[in-house]
Amino acid sequence: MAKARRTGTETSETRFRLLDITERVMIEDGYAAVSSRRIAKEAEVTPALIHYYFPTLDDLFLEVLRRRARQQLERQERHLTSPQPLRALWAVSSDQAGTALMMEFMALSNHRKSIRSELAEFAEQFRRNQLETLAGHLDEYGLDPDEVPPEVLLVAIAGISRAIVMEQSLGMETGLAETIAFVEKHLERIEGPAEQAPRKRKQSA
Amino acid sequence: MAKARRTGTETSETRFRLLDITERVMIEDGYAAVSSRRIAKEAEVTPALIHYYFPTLDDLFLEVLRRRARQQLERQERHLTSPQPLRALWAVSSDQAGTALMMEFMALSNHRKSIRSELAEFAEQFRRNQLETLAGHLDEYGLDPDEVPPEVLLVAIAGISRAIVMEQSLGMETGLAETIAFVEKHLERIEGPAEQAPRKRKQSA
DNA sequence: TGCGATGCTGAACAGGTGTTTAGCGTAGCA
DNA sequence: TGCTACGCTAAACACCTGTTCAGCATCGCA
Repeated sequence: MAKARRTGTETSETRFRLLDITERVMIEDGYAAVSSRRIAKEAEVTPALIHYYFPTLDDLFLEVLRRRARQQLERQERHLTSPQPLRALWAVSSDQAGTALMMEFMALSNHRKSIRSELAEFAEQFRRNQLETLAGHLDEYGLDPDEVPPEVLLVAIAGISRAIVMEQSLGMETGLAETIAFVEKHLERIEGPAEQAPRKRKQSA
Repeated sequence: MAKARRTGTETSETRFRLLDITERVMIEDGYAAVSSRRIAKEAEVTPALIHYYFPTLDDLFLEVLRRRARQQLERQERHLTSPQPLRALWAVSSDQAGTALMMEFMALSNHRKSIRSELAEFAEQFRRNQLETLAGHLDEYGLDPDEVPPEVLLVAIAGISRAIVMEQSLGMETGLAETIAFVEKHLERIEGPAEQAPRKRKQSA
């Protein structure tokens, strides 16, 4: 009888705070900066409490990933049903913090199997969601799927936006403005002019 | 008079081995797995020797980065003067191990300032090199720089190839084959059919 | 009023970390 | 033959790591 160690409630406010803090630390200082002691200190609790809610650090990382993925999936769902789904997609994948977090999980998944499989699954789900929506708009967009398959458009948007965000965060310049202008021009060609001013991101300070 | 601590010769064979091992560990287990003890163990020497050649771990990381960047710059230089520079560029940026290492340095640069600036500088140098070559081929390629500026082509190739490599390493599938086919088709349109069979990568086993 | 569930901590175990210092052995030049 | 330069190590300092476990408060329900 392996009587399992006691574990905190899923609805606990503290648990939520710990997830928030972990996310922030990952974005600011990278996944390697996440330790029971560091998170405990920032939350002003003891390291033991971290393990009360998340038996191992892997559980903590996984929960951060799952929560974020659920949020982003919902957000994407909303955007995909907007009148300009491609623009919405472009805006979402150009999100600085989101990309930084994604990159950390990518790096983490390099040597944590549990995270790799979870990350891969979510990523596939995102992509398939996008594909479904985009397929329904092909006629309206006047896109010939033999010339530019919708899958290609999605991989390109994901890759190019990630490249821009990463290079910007490095402080690079060459080619970024031109690429953004290029994408904007083609978004305009496909979906027409932007229908609403792009919203400011929360906490961009 | 800060009489500097004694340091190993730059030409030492052991030093070279240490750099090789560090590179491999970074690719296999991520940068967080690099420690004086781990590298020492793999090289069958003592941790003190790591610090004999590289006073701090930052020095070790920086030297790995510099050596790799120099190699890649030379390699790129050779490829850029080949008859099909775009194809060569595509092949180089699709290199699995190279991309993995690059991603590790990206993540590292998140919280090591010295590495960030070095990485940014090298990346800019790569990009400018490419741009110079590409600009000379525009006429020959029949590319209208007002429609597809060469900078955009470079950012796109970098971003898309990185996306493909990363998604493949995650085990994703949706859209990858289509995107590769798409790129191949357009490379053919621009540079004509591949002039030589793509070479197998060394040590892909 | 009692009792069980929940939130949380103090203290410890068994490691791992970066880094320094003194010093040993040897190979090559004077 | 002496001496310097180089490759390398043993041992230690001070600290950070994941994780466990017994146990203290407190709060809501019976």
